[in-house]
Amino acid sequence: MKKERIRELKNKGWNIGEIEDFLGLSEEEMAYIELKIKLSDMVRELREKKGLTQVEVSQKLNSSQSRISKMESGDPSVSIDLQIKSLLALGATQEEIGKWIGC
Amino acid sequence: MKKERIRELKNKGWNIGEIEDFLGLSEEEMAYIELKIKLSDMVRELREKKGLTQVEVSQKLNSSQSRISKMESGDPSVSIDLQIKSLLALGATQEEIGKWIGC
DNA sequence: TGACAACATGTCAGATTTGACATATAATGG
DNA sequence: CCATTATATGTCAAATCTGACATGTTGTCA
Repeated sequence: MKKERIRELKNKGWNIGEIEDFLGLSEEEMAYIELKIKLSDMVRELREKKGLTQVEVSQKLNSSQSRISKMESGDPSVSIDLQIKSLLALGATQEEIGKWIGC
Repeated sequence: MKKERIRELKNKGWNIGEIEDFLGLSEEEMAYIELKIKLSDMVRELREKKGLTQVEVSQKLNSSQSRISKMESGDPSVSIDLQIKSLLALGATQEEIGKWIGC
């Protein structure tokens, strides 16, 4: 939970509420972002484990390479919905997703 | 995984792809819907456990009572994103969410 | 070096989701 | 029975997310 991390997130387009500094982030807001990043990492790991390219995954989803890229980097323009759909398309089970989220 | 359940979902506005009958639902589509329903149930249980009304939860979220209601019934117009945000606003931890999703 | 493949970043019109509101339907107590 | 409170259902303009596309960057192999 370093300032560095926050700065990094802000640079990626995150701008929680109107708040500008670290102290303004509520527990929930942080938890939400952390969860999204967890799912991002899971998508990337699962994809790479399967030896697939972003283009190949995007085709399974009727999406596009750029969206998969943004998804894997935790971009704020990508919903958790899409992350979940991607994980399921990659063959993840609910149990696996649950375990990953639970840390 | 009964036909009855599918019919029930269809009546709630679910219309997966263009497919009209049970056999047309892919594994992923079913898993996605099941996950959404799991989260719906978790929101309702947690809210009731805390003795809160839908109006009270909606205020925590800057949302509205009608949206909370739809959320708890797994309405297709409500995103998993909003469900997750609700759970976090109700004080759920990532661990709890993960455990719930994992069944 | 250059060609190629995989991934990242930026933009935007169209699609989906949102809060808000009106209104309907329970459920409870008097 | 009538209030009152909680929840459900329907609608819609505004906000957000999406796929598509262009283009930039990085890594690798010859």
